[in-house]
Amino acid sequence: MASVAGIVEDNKKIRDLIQRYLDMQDDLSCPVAVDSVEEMIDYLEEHPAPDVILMDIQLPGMSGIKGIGLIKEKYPDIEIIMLTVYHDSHKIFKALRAGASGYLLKHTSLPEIKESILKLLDGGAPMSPQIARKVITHFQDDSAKKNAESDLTPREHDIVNGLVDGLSYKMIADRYDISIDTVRAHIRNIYKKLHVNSKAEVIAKSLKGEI
Amino acid sequence: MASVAGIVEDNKKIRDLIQRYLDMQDDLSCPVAVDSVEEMIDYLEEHPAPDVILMDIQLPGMSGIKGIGLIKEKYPDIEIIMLTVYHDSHKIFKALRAGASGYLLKHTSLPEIKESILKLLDGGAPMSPQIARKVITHFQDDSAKKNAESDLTPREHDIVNGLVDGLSYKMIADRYDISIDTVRAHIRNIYKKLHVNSKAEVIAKSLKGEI
DNA sequence: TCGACAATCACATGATCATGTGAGATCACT
DNA sequence: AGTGATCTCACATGATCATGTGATTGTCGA
Repeated sequence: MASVAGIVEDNKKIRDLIQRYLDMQDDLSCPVAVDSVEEMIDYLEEHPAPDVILMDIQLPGMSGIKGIGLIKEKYPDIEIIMLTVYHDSHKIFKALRAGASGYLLKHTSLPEIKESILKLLDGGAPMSPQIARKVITHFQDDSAKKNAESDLTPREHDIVNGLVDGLSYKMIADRYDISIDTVRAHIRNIYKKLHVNSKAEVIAKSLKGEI
Repeated sequence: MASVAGIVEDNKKIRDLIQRYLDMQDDLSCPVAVDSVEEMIDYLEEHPAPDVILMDIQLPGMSGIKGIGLIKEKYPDIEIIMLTVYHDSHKIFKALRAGASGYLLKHTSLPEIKESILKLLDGGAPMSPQIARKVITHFQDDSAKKNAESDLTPREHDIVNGLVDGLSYKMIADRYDISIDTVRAHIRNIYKKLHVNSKAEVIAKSLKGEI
């Protein structure tokens, strides 16, 4: 069954180009291409919802980012791909947080746009490589702050993993085929190294990436 | 000028296949393909550094994630692409935080791997669509977690927060000025709702964003 | 007004944990 | 040969937790 796409883009040339291209595909149709979020919302109230909407950020009237929120709120099943010239981190993250499932730069070729739509509907998340790079860098900055190294031995790491999995001493002992007293001994040492004194704190530290 | 790639992968078949494919490209060479991080580090000490290294996570000896850290520390200019079967969020984010610049699943085709290397060296960041999806979802969860539905009542959330802070029942009772038996009662209900039966599991769920 | 649910508290018991003390085995490095 | 780190195991005790079985109060909506 052909999937249905919609477009919100204020540049008529680009809008028409994409719409015509998508609409001529066997596995896609594109019955709606408008130049503002407001028009798209009007359209959605009177027509069946498309599977995916390509959306610009810079638009007359409501911004595309605000539009994501509105549309996702009323029609959570519609997937939204941002298609824009902006590649600054601020706008990218705002769009993703608002609910966009993909983020393509405007120089993306028509066949790539088509591929992106299909990938998205197949459970993927299309991103231009430059965008992906920024997203990843963001991750790395996030955690490079707290680089608390902890010197746990391999065996101690095993034990920590057991704790994180919610296992009791006995279950950990069984998993690694050692005595429960050995588990106790390891945990004692782990507590000393991490300066904690409960399973809970170890699990918390581990899941916060501090181990 | 042809770019230089290296491979760390313990499955000889896969390793050889990728190496031969990359090495036969005009714009790439792949002079080194080893089956452990340790060997790659030895290699790096005696040869010019490659531009990019493809790395598995599950390896004999040191894990690929630890390997990322070591290699990026000594050779920060080497780009690293994870190439693995793991698609659970935990491993993905750990790898990205450790310094990986791309993350591909192992079913990626040889031409796609090549494309990914070239894109990476061109400033992009290759990710399998499924991976990109998880990364994006992570963003969305981050900001909209207040609304994340969990049948827990406000008071029960308080108790969970206490647990996450590593408090004992008594300390939680003091913090909220209620009886320890009330804390017990709440925790009983929380366990029922979350289908768990230990503090550890509640903390894990909470920190994983599942509450 | 009646039921559903949230929040509070109590008593009880067996399981699990935290901690102390001690010790043998292996391996690496000096 | 000796030192140190790691991993292993044992015994013991008081603290904390998990779970069962109650009960009272207040709020909210049917």
